Amino acid sequence: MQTEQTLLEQLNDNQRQAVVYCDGPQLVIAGAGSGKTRVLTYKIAYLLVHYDLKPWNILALTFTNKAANEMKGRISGLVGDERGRSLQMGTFHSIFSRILRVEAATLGFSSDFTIYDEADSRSLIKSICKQMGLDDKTYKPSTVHAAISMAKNRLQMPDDYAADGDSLERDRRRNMAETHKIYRAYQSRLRLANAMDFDDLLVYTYLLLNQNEEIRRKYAARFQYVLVDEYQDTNYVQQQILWLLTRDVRRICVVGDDYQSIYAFRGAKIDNILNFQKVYADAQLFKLERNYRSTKLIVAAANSLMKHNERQIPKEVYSENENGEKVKVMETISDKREAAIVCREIKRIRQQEKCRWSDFAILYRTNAQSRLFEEEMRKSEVAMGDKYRVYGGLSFYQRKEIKDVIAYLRLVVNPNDEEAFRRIVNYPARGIGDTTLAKVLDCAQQQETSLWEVISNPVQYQLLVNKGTATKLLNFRALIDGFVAQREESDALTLARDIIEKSGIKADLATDRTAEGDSRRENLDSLISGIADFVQAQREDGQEEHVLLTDYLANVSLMTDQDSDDSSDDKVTLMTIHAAKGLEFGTVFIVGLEENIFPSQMSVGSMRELEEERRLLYVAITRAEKHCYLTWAHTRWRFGKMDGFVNASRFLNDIAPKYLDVQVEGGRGSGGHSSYGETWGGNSHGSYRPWEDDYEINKPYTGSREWGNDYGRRSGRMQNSRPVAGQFMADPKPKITSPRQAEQAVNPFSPSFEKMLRQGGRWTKVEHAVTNGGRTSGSGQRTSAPSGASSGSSYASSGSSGLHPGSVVEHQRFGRGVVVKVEGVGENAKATVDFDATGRKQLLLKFAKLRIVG
DNA sequence: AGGCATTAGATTTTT
DNA sequence: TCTAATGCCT
Repeated sequence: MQTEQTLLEQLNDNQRQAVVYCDGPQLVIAGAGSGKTRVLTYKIAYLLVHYDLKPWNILALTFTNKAANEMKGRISGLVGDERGRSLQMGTFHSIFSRILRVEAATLGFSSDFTIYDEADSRSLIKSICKQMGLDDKTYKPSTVHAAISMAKNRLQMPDDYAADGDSLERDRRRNMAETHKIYRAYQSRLRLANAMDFDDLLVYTYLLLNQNEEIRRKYAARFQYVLVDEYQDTNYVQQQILWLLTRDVRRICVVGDDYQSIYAFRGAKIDNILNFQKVYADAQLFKLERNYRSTKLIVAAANSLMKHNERQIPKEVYSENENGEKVKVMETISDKREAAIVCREIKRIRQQEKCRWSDFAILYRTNAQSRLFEEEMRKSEVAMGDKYRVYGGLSFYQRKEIKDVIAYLRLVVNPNDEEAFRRIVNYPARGIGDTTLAKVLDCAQQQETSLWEVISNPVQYQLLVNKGTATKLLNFRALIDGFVAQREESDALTLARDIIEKSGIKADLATDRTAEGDSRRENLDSLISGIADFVQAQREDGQEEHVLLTDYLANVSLMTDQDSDDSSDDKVTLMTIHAAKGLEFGTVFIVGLEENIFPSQMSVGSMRELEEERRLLYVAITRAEKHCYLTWAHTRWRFGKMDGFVNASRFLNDIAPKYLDVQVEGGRGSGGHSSYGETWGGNSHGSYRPWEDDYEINKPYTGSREWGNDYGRRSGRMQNSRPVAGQFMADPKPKITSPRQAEQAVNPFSPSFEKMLRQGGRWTKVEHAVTNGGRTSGSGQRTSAPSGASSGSSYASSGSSGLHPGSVVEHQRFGRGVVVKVEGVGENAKATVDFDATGRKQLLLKFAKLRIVG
C-alpha cells in the first residue's frame, strides 16, 4: 500500500502529468519502452487513492488476458489485494462476454451461450456452403469467415452487408458473389445454436447498448472511468462501444502507440488512435517519448526507419541510456549460415557479458523460419541443447483430444451447440455416420431448429431414419441427458471426469499404445488438472457457487495458452515479431530480412500494408535493450526449394546507414567497405525509393530456380518444444519425441554452388566461410560430407534411379507410361511421365513406386 | 469406417 | 519441407 505522494514520486514529469489529469478524455501516446504500463497502473491506483473511486467503477480494457493479469497484479501491489481484485479489468472479449451473459435474454440468447472459436466458425461455414451447394474451393471457409469478420468489425449485419454495394462488388470480383447469403445463414445458425463467435461478443455488446438506452445508462454509470490499453489495436466496433459507454461523462483514457499498430490485418484501425482527438473534441494529448529500454543508437535506428511512414502521429522517441553499439546487419551466404551465426553470437555475447539465455530473442516474420534455428541449436557442436523455447504454433486448446473433450463439456452446458454436437456425435465411434448426420442436419434446417432438438423429438420433426439408427441416436441423447441432469449438482471437475469416463473417451484413448497416444493421455490429464485448479481457485476465492461446468467454460473459451507464462526458465526465446510485442530482451536477432519475407510478399502491393510491415520491424527493433541484429541470407530454402536469388529487405535501406554496422560473411564487410552497397544498396530492385512514386508496384525480381542438387536439407521432425500450459492447466507434458534423423551435410563449396552464385551475378567468388576456432563453423562434417552435386553439371542427372527420358514405366495406379523428363536427385528427384491412361503427371520418385518396364 | 496414398498449399493471428 | 485435407481402397 502506497500513499498518493510516494506513488507520484516514482514517475517522470510526463508520466505524472498523464496520471494526474482526470478531467476529461485523454490520449496518451506511449512510445516503445516509455513506461506505458506504469502510467496505466499508477493512474488506476491514483483514481482509487486520490479520487476514492470504487474499484468496480473502473473499467480497464486490454487485448490479452496476460496483460490484464499482470496489470491487476501490479495494481494490487500498489493499493492492496482487496481493491485490486474488484477492478473491472480484462480483455474486451472477456468483460463483454460477462455483460452479455447477464443480459443475454434481452438479445434472445440464453446465458449459457457457447463461444465459437475460429475453427468452429470455419466448420460452420463449410457446412453452410455444402448445404448451399457452393464449392468450398472457391468459397474457402477461412476467406469467407474473414469477410464476415471484417463486416462485423465495421458493424455490418447481414442485411447491411447485402445492401452494401462495395461489399457485393468486392465479392463478385473475387468470384464469391454468394458471400452475403452465407453470412446470413451463418448468423442464423449461430443463433439457433445459442452461440456467438468472437466478433459477436463485440457486435452484440454494441447492439445491446445501442438499442437499450436503459441498459446503456446502467453500464455507463457503472463504469465511471474507462481506460484502454493498446488503443492502436482497437477496431471500429470497440471504438463505438467505448463511445456508448463514455459519451456522457467522457472520462476515458486511451493509451497506445500508433508506431506499434501491427494488427490491421485483423481489423484494427489505426485511425482510432489517429483521430481520437476528433471524436473526443476536448481530448488532451500526452506524449511519453523517453525510452527507458534501449540504447541511444537502437532508438535512433528505429526512429530513422519510421521516417518513411506517412500516416503517423509525429513523435521523437529518445533515450538517455548510453550510446551503445550500432545495429548490426549480418549478411550470410545461406539461411543455414544465418542460423549458425546467430547461435554463435548468442554464445559469444553470453560468455562475454555473463548474461542469461533468456536475455536473447530470435524474432522472425513467419513461424516456419524457426526450424533452422531449432536445428542449429540442438546440434551437439553448438551445444545449446534445450536452451531455447519456441512460442507459437498449435495451441493446447486446438489439439484434437482437447477439443473433443471440450466439445462434450460444451454440449452438456448448451445442448444446442451445433459444432460441439457434430464433433462428438460419433466420437467415440457409435455408428452414427455422415449419412445420418446429414439427415439430422437437413431436418434441423428445414424446421429451423437445432440438431439436439431434432434428435430429442425425432417423431415430431419427422426424422427419417431406420430403427437401428434411431436407437443409436437415442442412446447418444440419453448419454448427454445424463450429464445435463448433473450439471447443476456436480462441480466442473467431478462432471468432467464422469464425462470422460462414461462417454468412452477414456477407453478409446487407452487403446492407443503409440507414443502419440501417450501424449494424448497426458494432454488430457493436463486438461483435467486445469479444471481441478479452476475449481480450487474459485473455492479459495470464496466463489463456491461458481464451480460448475458452465463457469469453467465461460472462462476457458476465451483463454489461449499465450496467457501462461513460464518465463522463469532460462531459455532463448524464438517467436514471431507479432508475438514479441510488449516484451524486451537484452539482445534481439531479427532474422530473414529479405524481400518477400520481410516485407512479406503479400504486403508489397499496397502502401498501407507496407507501412504496417515497417511498423512491424519497428516493433522488433525496439524490443532490444543493448544489442540488435538484423540478418539476411543470400540463399534460402523455402517450400522445399532453394531460393537462390534473394534480395535484401528494402527496409534495410530505410534505416539511416550511420546507425548500422554491416558485416558480410567472408570478412570483407566490417572494414567499412563491403559488398553491402554493391549487393543491395543502389542497384537492387528491392530498394525502396520513396521519391519514386511507383515504388510499391515495382516489385523486386526474385529469381527462383529449381536445383537438381540435393543439398541435403533432410531434417527429422523436430521435437515439439512449444509451451502449452494455460492458466488453469497443469504442467504441460513434453510431446512426442521422434528420433532425429542424421542430417545430411550441405556443401557450400561444391562447384555447382559457386556456379550458382556466380550466375546470380551477386558474388564474384565465395570466400572462405567465417571460421570458428580453426574449424569451419557450423557443421564439422560439412566440408567432408558427400555432395549431391560433385560433378560440374548441377542437375538433370538421373541419379541412381536409372530413369531416363524414354523409359517405359509402370505405376501401381496409373499403369503404363513413358518418361518425358527427369530432374533432381535423391529426395527431390522428380519425373514427368506420360501415362497411357491418365495423361501427363509429375511424380516425386521418393513417393511414386515406378517399375521400369523398358 | 478407418487407413494410407496423393496432392495442394503455405503471413502475421491479442480474442 | 511440412501439413492438412481429400479420395480411394479394404
